[in-house]
Amino acid sequence: MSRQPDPNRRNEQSRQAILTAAADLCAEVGYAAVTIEAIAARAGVGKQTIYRWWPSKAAVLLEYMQRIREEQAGFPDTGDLMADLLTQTTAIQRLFSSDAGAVWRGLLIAAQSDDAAADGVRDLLERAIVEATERLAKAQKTGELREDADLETTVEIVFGPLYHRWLLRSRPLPKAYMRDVLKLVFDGLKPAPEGR
Amino acid sequence: MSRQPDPNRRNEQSRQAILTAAADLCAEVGYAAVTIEAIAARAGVGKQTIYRWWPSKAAVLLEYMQRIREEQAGFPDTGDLMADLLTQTTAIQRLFSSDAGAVWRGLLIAAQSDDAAADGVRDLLERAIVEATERLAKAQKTGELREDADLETTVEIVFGPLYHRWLLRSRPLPKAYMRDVLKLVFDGLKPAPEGR
Amino acid sequence: MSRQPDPNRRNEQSRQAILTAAADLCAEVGYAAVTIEAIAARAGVGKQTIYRWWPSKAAVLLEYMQRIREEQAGFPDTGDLMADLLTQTTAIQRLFSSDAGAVWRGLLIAAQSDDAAADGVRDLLERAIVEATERLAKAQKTGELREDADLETTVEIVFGPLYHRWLLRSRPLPKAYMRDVLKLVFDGLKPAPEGR
Amino acid sequence: MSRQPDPNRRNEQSRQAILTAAADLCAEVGYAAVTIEAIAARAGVGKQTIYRWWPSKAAVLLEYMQRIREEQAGFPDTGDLMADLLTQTTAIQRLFSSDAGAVWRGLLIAAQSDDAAADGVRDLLERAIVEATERLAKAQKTGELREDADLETTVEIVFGPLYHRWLLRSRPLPKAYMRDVLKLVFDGLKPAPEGR
DNA sequence: CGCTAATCGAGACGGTACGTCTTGTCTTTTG
DNA sequence: CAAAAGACAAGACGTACCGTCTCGATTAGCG
Repeated sequence: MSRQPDPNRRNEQSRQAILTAAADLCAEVGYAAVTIEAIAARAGVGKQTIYRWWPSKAAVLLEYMQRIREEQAGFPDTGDLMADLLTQTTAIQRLFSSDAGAVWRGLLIAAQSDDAAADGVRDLLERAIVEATERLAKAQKTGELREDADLETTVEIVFGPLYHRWLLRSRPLPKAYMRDVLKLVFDGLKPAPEGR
Repeated sequence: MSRQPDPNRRNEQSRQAILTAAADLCAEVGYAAVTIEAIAARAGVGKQTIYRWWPSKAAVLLEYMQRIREEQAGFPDTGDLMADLLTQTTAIQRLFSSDAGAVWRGLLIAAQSDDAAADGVRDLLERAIVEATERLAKAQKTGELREDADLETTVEIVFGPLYHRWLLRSRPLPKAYMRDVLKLVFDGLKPAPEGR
Repeated sequence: MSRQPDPNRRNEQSRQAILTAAADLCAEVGYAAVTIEAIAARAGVGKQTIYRWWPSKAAVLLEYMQRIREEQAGFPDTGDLMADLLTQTTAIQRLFSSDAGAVWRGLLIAAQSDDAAADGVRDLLERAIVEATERLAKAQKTGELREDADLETTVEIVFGPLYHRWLLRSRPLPKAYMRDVLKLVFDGLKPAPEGR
Repeated sequence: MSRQPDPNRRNEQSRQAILTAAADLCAEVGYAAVTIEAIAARAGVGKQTIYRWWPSKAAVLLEYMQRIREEQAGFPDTGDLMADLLTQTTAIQRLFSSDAGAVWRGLLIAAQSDDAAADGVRDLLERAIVEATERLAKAQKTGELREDADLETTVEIVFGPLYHRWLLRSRPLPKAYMRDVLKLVFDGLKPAPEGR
């Protein structure tokens, strides 16, 4: 049967060219304006070569994003939770403002209407969340994080504000934004008891 | 001159039919699948009647969303900050799962690539943020909120987790979600000092 | 219902531009190399405007050819059969070497695989054959043509050699070709009885 | 050097399978719908094996047609010209309605736009014409054909009507068609002089 | 009688055109 | 004169083949 192509015969150069072209275009013109034809043209590739290996432009960008993820180390662990959270959120903030940020933004859009894309996005998010929860679990043991904190909720308390600013563009996203968020979130919004 | 049409002669019935049709479609098939032609067909209206008064489908939905906003009261103020925050986030959570939620989701997508839509979205968000900051400012005066908390950051600490769950679909969004978030965020993530 | 478009709203300029572009392309690059996209591009027209009104490129060229036919007078009738046949075949020979000849050649090709085109071609041919048979019938009455000659066979004896040369390109097609054919065909291939 | 392949190493089975597959397809779906990919698939052969030995699908079919020709005897010669012409045209008529007829029809189409195919077609036609002219030349000597008849024109007077009916499908092609044509063409279209 | 070079089946590749779909504009007709 | 209806130019969609180009895996003939 020949309905699904043979991955062994796949041209690795074309694959790379397609992933790069797709990401570049995404950064230049925005996800909505990226077309398969434009990707093919820029990658110097036939349209069919894209359709042969990916079902949609979201799938191409998803693979690009997965590669980015793989290149990254996991969650930092120096023993200092606050410092590690800051390191990690800073890295994400840097990613948001790179080409990969445009790609990720596009994928989050695609995930709203494309179930396959949603699965891929969820998978990527999940890994990041799991890594974070593991780091937080360790912090609970070392007494850096309150024991009754639900870890997944905690993750969202940390990353939620970041995504809110970046995705909803409610305000500019300054360098030190997450430092302030983390400080506030760890100390709590309640005023200090008294003699503080 | 016929470049800009005369708003006085505008057919109010058509306007309503278009706004309703657009929102309904958005809820039924999702923002990406909504087309101007489908809106026109469902509203029993010519395409040109839409293009005459709105520049894009995002603009139509934006107007729908603005009307929804206008119908809503402002931020609740009972004197109990936690309770008011819970009331407000619960209302938003209810809105998210209504038709208007589908519309709002679509607008957030549109805002990623359409500058005009982004402005409208920002404007709507801004109003909500301002209302919230005002309530928070009052809470600082009454001692319910620590004085050194940056209010805009605080707003995002409260709403960020909610948007993260809803928009990124990282997990299901349970009824009591915001109760847990608020508790954790107010108490702070740090373990209680000692004899607590 | 809107499946079949309203001919009243049709843009006559586009129609003309399409017919002309198609015929020109046919003459320039040959029927096989004519594409709907090229016709649309040259006519300054969207592809859909062609597909809306014609099912195939053959149908476009068929309409072109029908217009050519309508512009032409019928079969000549001076009272001299041989002269009239020569006039008519000469006119056809001239048409063969014009742009319309390239179109007609293309239609004869299309008719080999496209039933609709075949019907159209048959219809055009039929009219020419009927005109010719009528002229021949009159000639039988005036004693210029043998009475026992089957008229349709006679038509093909006259036009068959011409199409053979032109379509099969067996040899060059000289100006005086049909004069020789007609002479031979009228006198008969048998040697003259004797003292002639 | 490997630019032109070595015919000695050629797989004769594949050659046969390709020729047969091409002809069968031509008969089944018509020349226009025959694709190299379909020929290869039906022949159980790689595309490259076709492209290695033939420049186009027309070339494949041309070879098929040449083989058919070679299997046929030459022009019949019983001493009775009319009978021989009828024998020969009947054989051709039979060929037209066989698979080879579909192939030949396809080649005549290909010849309209492909110069190489046109050469091959011309060559095949030429042989048939030469055979016919030789038979006619002999008939002139034996007094069965008028001496002043141009032989090539005569050939076309005989075969032109047949091709007209078959290729242009102006009418059905009955068994006895050529008998009528030959009778009329030999007697001449002019009425018999007088007391006949 | 094993080596080696070419042919083979298979199918991925860069392309072109297909016929369809949707977009936003323009045009015609109706109220 | 606005609105409905919908034709229009434009261009992306996903598919089918084109003719070229690798791949291993047989052959076939030379050494």
